[in-house]
Amino acid sequence: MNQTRRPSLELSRGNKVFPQKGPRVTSYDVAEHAGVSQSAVSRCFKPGASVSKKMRDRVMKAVTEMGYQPNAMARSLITRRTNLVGVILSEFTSLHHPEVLFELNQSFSNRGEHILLFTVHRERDIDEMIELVFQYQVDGVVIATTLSPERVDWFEERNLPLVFFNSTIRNRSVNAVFCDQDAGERELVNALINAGHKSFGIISGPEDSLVSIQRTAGARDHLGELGFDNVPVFQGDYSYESGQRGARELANRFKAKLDAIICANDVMAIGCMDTLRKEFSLKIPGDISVVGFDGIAPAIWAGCDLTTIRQPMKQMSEAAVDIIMERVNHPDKAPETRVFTGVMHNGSSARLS
Amino acid sequence: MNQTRRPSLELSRGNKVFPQKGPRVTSYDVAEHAGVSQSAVSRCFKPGASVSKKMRDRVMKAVTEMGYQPNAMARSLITRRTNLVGVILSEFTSLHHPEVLFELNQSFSNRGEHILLFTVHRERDIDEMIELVFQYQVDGVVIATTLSPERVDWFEERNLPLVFFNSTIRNRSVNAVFCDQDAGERELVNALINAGHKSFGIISGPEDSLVSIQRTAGARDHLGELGFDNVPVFQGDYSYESGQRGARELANRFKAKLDAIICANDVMAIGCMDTLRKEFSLKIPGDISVVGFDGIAPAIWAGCDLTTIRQPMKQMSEAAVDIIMERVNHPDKAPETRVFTGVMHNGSSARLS
DNA sequence: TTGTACGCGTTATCAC
DNA sequence: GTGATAACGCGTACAA
Repeated sequence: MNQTRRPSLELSRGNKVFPQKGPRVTSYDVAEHAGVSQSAVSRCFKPGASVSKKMRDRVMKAVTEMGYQPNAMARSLITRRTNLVGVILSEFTSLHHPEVLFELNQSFSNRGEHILLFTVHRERDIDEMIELVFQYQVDGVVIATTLSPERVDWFEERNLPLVFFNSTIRNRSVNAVFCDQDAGERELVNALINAGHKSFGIISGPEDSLVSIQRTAGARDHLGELGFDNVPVFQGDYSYESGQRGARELANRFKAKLDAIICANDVMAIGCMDTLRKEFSLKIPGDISVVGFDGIAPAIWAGCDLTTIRQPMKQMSEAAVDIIMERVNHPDKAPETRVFTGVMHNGSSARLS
Repeated sequence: MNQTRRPSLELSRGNKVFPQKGPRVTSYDVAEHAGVSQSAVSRCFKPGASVSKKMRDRVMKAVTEMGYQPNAMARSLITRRTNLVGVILSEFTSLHHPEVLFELNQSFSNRGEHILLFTVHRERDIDEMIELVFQYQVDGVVIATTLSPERVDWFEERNLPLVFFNSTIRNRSVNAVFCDQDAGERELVNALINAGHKSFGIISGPEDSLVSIQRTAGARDHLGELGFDNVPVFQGDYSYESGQRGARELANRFKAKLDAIICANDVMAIGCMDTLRKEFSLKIPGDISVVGFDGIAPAIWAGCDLTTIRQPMKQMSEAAVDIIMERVNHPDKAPETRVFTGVMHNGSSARLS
């Protein structure tokens, strides 16, 4: 045996100062201990490599004895695969849609990928964050916020798979997975109108949320098509408190003349309901109906039992992961969009025929 | 100039097949483009390195022109710092305490660390997951589940900073951050008894949750000290549905004789309240009081307004991050435990004097 | 201040 | 099937 590099564990390390955590167990150490070459050790960790049973047993014995674990950094330096994916979420998604991250994690985990998590508070932080993600050589990125078209170019130049989650870029061919917000609102509006509701109010989400824009436009447009024009819109920000403010504003302005309030998400719908009940002593759905959108856990609970559209987050996550992994293995695949239809939860917050 | 290795960008790459995503821009490329040495480029990215303004300008110009980003993998291979921390959560924490991850992310982000996320569903998956985390050479690990003492040894042997979040290991000196569950339950019990409640029921969490054990024991013990023995306990699993089952079980067994139900978390408390109201037509807090523990967002909303103990998650997260980073910089620091006291939210789900 | 040379720990490519 | 050797992209003594 004639090892190159690293003549001996002690010698090569004895006179070197390591910044942290003492010496590591490397494949060289294992090789020495097992009396084989370093490449033999490496091969034992490569699935489908040609290595004899005798060799494998011998190596694996040394591996467990020394507690060796391959160094993912060194590996990915040469394989150009990190098995890391970046996930970028807004503060709101992170806090109010934990199931997104949970499901993404599950799906990625099943494919052997791990999540590097980033949460953006201020929209302008996103750029430096993306450069950070890139430094880690992630295999791909799932983003649940908006992104400048320039950044999308940037991803394309680097051939780095990118998929938008419940978001997209207008007039541009990108990978995207989302719930059909328009169809969902259409279904809600139809149900309300069929049940005889005649006057409506809308509580929208923040201006910079594409989802909110689509939901609000969907509700308003379809109401318009059916002859209900000039529907008042209160601009909220997705928060519980803004749902409360919206309820006060609409209830005060239109007194008892409002039949239904359509909210751009569940959290605001719950805030709206609570306030209509507490502060205006209105019966729901007797006096007024409230509908939301999302299908978050608390909205489905018996105490709320909100009428809403449940987004199929699990399927959506699986789809996002699928699109990413497809591009990781075939970098030149064309962009793809997968749209999912939400399922209406027929709660008790709306009087539906 | 006399560059070693990598004689020329095109030559060294032209006849090589790269598995993915085309050639990368490396510090060598930047060096060549700027007409300086590779180490000069490297130095420009090291804070506080001695480099002339002329050099820095020249390098940075080339950097932006070529869109160079340092490779974090290669860097950490040599610095032995990845700026990556592993965060291990249970499914329940992930889904019902999104603020934990959010706050951890914020705090780590401020310290220049990034989160590698792992969620454990089955308790037995945790071992292989930890080995995976280790392969990525994380600087430290925050874990919000239990862990075998052997694994804790394993962390110690490797001198890898580990901190338990709202969890710990019995009879062992480890880094831990948690909310004082016992004190919280004590406060709730005192408040209930002072308000004249005389008969109690408890809905506990899953058996393998240390937090649940502590909360349940805290409530029961303190009730016992005050002369209330043999308090019935229904074993739940933290879920909304188990809160409902607990409500049915306790209400059926003790009819109207129960004054208060103490739940090991908010989600079950909400399930319990909803069911007592809907299925047993009980007024809360008129007929019966319900208290929880956690202070999750939906519990505080007006519709629920649960009386509960709010855990100071932000401070707890900050503390966990602090403990980790302290150990990253000073590996031999002794284990430390930081305990936080929850704040009672005086909601309307309990009649308190 | 700048450049040279080496090593971090692994996989890939060859001979054997 | 196995071992030597060259990358991967970077940080850093050391010499200049």
